[in-house]
Amino acid sequence: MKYEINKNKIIIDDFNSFNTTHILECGQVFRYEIKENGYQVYSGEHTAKVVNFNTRIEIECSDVPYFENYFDLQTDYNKIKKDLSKFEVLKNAVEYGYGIRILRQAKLEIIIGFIISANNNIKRIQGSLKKLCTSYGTLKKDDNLGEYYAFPTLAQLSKITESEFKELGVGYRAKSLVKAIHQLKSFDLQTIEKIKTEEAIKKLTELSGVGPKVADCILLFTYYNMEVFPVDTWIEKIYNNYFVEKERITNRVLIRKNLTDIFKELSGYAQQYLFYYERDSKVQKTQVKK
DNA sequence: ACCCAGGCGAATA
DNA sequence: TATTCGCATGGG
Repeated sequence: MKYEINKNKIIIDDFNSFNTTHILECGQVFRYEIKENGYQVYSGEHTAKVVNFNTRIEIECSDVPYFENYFDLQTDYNKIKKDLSKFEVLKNAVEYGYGIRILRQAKLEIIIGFIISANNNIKRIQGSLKKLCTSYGTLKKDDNLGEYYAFPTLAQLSKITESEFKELGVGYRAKSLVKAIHQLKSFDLQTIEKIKTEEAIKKLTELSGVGPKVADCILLFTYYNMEVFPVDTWIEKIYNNYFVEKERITNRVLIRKNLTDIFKELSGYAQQYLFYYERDSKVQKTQVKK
């Protein structure tokens, strides 16, 4: 995608392949806040403010290269959307979330975030993670954006007890978190990106609280692996609404196999457009009622 | 009061 | 090996 850099700002004028709401609210990222005329997003020890103007989008940040990578600005999403639209079943979803981009996020916070995500809802996950950062992360100062909290380092996470995790509202997942953090101290996160997808899933599911679905999310959202298809309650509904003609399927292993057989190396992208389409239209409906 | 939320791990058959 | 069950917590 075409974009310009001006000091501490990344400037984008292609509204068709960068929509901040689509990107941040499609379920891939938990650490962001809605601000006046934009969003502020946090990743690891970094932050950026994304502001919408009539003719352009400005990403204001101290570390420009970090957010060029984070927002996946080198990838051509028009090509991806064109390829995906060849699947009739995806047309509406791609049109609806036309400005989605898959973020290249920080490893540790994706692992922790998606362990918390199990049988949970996005609002509560976001609240728990925010509390985690303000309670245990380092206070940072950005010259232009002010003060904020970094995601805790592994060393900082290691000091958190099970009952302290429960105070963050993570419920029964506290035990898994403590164990997984201990495991991560001797876990090689680098080699994951060099091995085959099935091997990577096998390795990641050794972590406490990481099953097949969370492993898929980790591979998709921090390793940019598009061969995976995380199947949660939303995708299960979508599959039974749009992909089968007769009987419902509830076996998520089978659903995942069938979907990856269809979408192959585009699976991760397809999953995000579908998830956002289905969930956001539901969320919109329930918010209108208020 | 019930059901659901980006499921997982342990118990059971 | 395949299915079932319990689990913390808050919102609709």
